[in-house]
Amino acid sequence: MTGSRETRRADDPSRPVTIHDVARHAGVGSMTVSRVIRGAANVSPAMRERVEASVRALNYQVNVAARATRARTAAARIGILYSNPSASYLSEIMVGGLEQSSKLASHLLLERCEGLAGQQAAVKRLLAAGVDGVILPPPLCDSRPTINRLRAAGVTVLALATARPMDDVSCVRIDDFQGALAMTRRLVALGHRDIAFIKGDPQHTPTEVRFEGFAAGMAEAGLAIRDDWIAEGLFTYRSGLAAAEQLLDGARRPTAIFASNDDMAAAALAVAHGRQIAVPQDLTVCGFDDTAVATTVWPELTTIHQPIAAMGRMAVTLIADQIRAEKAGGEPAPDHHLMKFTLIERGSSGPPPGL
Amino acid sequence: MTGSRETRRADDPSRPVTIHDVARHAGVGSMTVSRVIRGAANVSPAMRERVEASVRALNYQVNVAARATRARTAAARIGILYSNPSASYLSEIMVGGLEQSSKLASHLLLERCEGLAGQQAAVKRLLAAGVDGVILPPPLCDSRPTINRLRAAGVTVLALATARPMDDVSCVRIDDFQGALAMTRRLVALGHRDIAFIKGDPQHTPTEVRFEGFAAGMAEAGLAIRDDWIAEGLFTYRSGLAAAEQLLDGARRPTAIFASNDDMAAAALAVAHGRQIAVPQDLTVCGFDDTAVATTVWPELTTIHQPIAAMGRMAVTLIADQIRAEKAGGEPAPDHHLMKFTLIERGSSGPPPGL
DNA sequence: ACTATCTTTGTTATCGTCATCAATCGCGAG
DNA sequence: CTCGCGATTGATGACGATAACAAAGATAGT
Repeated sequence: MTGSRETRRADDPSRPVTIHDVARHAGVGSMTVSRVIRGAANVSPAMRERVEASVRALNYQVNVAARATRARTAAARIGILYSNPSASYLSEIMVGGLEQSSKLASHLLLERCEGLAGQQAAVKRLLAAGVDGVILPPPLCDSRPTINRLRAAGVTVLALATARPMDDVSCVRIDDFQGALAMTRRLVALGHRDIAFIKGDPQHTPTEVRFEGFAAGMAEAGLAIRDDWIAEGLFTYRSGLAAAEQLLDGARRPTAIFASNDDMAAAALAVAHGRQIAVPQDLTVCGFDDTAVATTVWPELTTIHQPIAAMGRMAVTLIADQIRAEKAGGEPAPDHHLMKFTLIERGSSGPPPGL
Repeated sequence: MTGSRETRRADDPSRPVTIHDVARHAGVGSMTVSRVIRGAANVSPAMRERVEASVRALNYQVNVAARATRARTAAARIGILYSNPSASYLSEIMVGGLEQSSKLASHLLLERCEGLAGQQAAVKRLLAAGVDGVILPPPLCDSRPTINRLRAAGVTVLALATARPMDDVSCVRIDDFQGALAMTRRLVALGHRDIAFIKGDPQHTPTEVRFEGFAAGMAEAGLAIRDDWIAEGLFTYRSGLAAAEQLLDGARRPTAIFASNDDMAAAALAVAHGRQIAVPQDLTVCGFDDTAVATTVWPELTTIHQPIAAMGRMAVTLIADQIRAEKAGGEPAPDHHLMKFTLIERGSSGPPPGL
């Protein structure tokens, strides 16, 4: 009876289940169904349950496109402008961002640019595509010219994972200082006293901040920072090789190397391997970011995990909110959202030799 | 003049330009505009030009959501079910897939699963989300149980980058055999005679096929394959370490190592580094796939480039076509699409020593 | 008991686009 | 000169969901 009617829709794939089908099945008006699926107030518990039962019975799925058509709330076009194809980073951002954007019925556009000249062209392409907002992952999150160009065109901007948030630009990030501090404390707690640090690209904001966190941790433990145990890097694997060679070939060898990202930590691992230095027995190596390379290399890296997927989700949520507010005529204040990092201990760290 | 009008709409963000605005601006009916923007036939050149001018003048953007609402053509929900978070692979797929899906107004859903039990749960989640089709990147592209489960639920399936296409399942891939053959030929052309090979995970289909390509290249050049120069790997960095150690510590050392993916090639690089073997002077190392790690390590890897972004784009296009055909009541034949690979020479390869 | 107020539910109109069908135009054949 | 036919173009309604409004029912206050 009703059973056969329930499945009728499902048998005819050319016609998806609509809100009206659910309404008919539940014997209510379609508006009530709409209210239930949106979780709107003013629906009696009994009614809500009845409708939800019909939703389940018919396996109803909201038609996000139709919803976006009527409720102009979020037909937003959100661009992600990236330059450094640090792939793992990007894919994680997208995993989170995509999930959220499909919920909000907004569109994600990807645009890649190379070099400074490329940025201008990429911005033009995004504008031509009619974006309402743009998310800038590192390192573009710190590029004032690009931010200004986008804002001049009336586009909402959000900086993702910047270390130095700007007052007038929304951002989603972790606290790089606290992250580096936590890692340093952990190394100290393991018994390390001779800790070297590999800095990142001086052009990028996390470089300085992470070093400050490291320095604070050392100071806190009453440990001196030796100049020859601070190596300059560029966040690349190659620069990590050079930095690690410098640190491991010096007069005195540290018992731990804290690289300010995973790529350079992986390079340090490779150099140690080349010097027949066992990790973690003779040397502890740790990184920052917890990108794919952290679990690719052997031993796997102890590192600071950034919840990148969650940050991508949050970024889309925030920027969609701002876009909506702006479309409604407002001038929303920049929103700064701080996410929690996690220190993850894997195989590359341990107590110093002889302890 | 018109300049100020062009920017007018940017000033009033609450009301996007619609097809009707364009129609009014051009002094035609909205249906004509619709035809022009879709590139439909039966529009006179003069009219087309006039409308296009108005589109440009108003910076009109199609409302994909509204389009999807009316023309049910492509409100398709397409899932990407991945297990191995080989991040660079995934992000490239998404870059391509996302671009295409926003053009087609279809939705991309990501679902990750771990292990065999996870596959079942992930399939359930995708079905609950009401997907019309699922794209399976490696290694899931070869999982018969998962494919069957999805198809049993009436979902269209497409295997991405499988090495052994199934007759009854659509796929987008490169020719792994020809890729390995091309690389082997190149090594031979460089003068190498003593070539070692690192196999991949025996569970994955590319493993066998790439080895066959290598074997064919060696046979073609009249070179023997020494058993102790064939190492077993698992496509992971760690397995590559073990394999490379075995190859480089043997009685006789090869002048080239062809690893069947980039992660293992990177590991071979690290081992060579540890043995003070200079790459590419004393040893050539090359990989397969051209994932992010290929350009992360130093020297950068010579490898076979898979056009993954293009493959993602193509995958979405094909599966959307099939879904549409199925919704129209048809029973479309599986479509097998072969993409072109490229051999990319970077710093890790060169002529053998003494040549 | 009766009205005022609030809560819950239904009705109507609307979003931007496209399918369908009707109307118009141009041009050559009879 | 008129008819007919194909090629263009326009008018109307539908898609699925929701906002705004209206109606009905519940509750309370006098």
